[in-house]
Amino acid sequence: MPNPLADLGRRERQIMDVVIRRGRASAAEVLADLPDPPSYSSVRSMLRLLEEKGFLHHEWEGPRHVYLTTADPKQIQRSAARDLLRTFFNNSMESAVAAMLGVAEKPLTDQELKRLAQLIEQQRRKGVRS
Amino acid sequence: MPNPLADLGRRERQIMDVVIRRGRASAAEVLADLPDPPSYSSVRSMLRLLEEKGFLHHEWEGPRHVYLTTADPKQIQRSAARDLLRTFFNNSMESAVAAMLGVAEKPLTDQELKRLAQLIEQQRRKGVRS
DNA sequence: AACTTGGTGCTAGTGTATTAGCACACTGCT
DNA sequence: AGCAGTGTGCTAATACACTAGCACCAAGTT
Repeated sequence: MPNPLADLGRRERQIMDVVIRRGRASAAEVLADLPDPPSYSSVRSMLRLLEEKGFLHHEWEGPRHVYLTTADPKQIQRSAARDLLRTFFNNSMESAVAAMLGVAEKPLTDQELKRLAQLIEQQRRKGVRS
Repeated sequence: MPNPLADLGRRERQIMDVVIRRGRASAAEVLADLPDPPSYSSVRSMLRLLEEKGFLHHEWEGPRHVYLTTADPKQIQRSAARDLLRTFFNNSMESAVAAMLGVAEKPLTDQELKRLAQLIEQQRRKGVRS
């Protein structure tokens, strides 16, 4: 099951990224986050288009629309992770993790490092499965 | 510095992905890896377009062109990692790594787990910086 | 020599992603 | 009442990503 997000144009993808990042977003919020922003009107058209294509759906929030992804966020994350691993890191977990650690904005807290170590350990146990 | 790859259309991106994945690729190789493949001719046109835009350049390999990314692969990886982290995981290293571990094709080898643990440890030392 | 194979350079058509306009509804304010 | 602000629904125009054709060249084969 290839990532359906791969089938999108430039703006379409940018908009999906914003909605994914924010979880839920109105047209105005999407516009605010777009690089090289077009008109408000254009953004709304794209949102409607994406909804028509089945990538988004909307709810009423007070007087306005807010858009959400139709796909489950967890699934989207999984697909994105798989794609990254495959396309940019030749499925090498090590180099992918190394790269991510390399671009972390702030040095990680002890908390986070502990959690990461736990994740690794947890994986080890799963692997052993004696 | 936002990821310049974000400025690409659907096919453009698909093609860049193939070239990135393979490191170097001829038109025929790109075509072979494209989903919903267009004509050979189309692929060559896109490759030329991407070259004109400055994303790719080509060398002669025997009788044919092979295309490479102009940007440094390491840089591309860093950008991709940063984007993934930011767009899909709200900059949470933990959930990103967890997701990646979750989509690993095969359970990791002891070797790999060891390396990952080392990466974490290494990061810890860097952070302490007493 | 003629023909096939597999490449390049260049040019043109098409679709659709992307843009933006306009009419109308609702709310709050002076 | 009238007006400004902010939203929607719908429609139309444009740009450019995307597609594909054709002429030509070089190497290998029969």
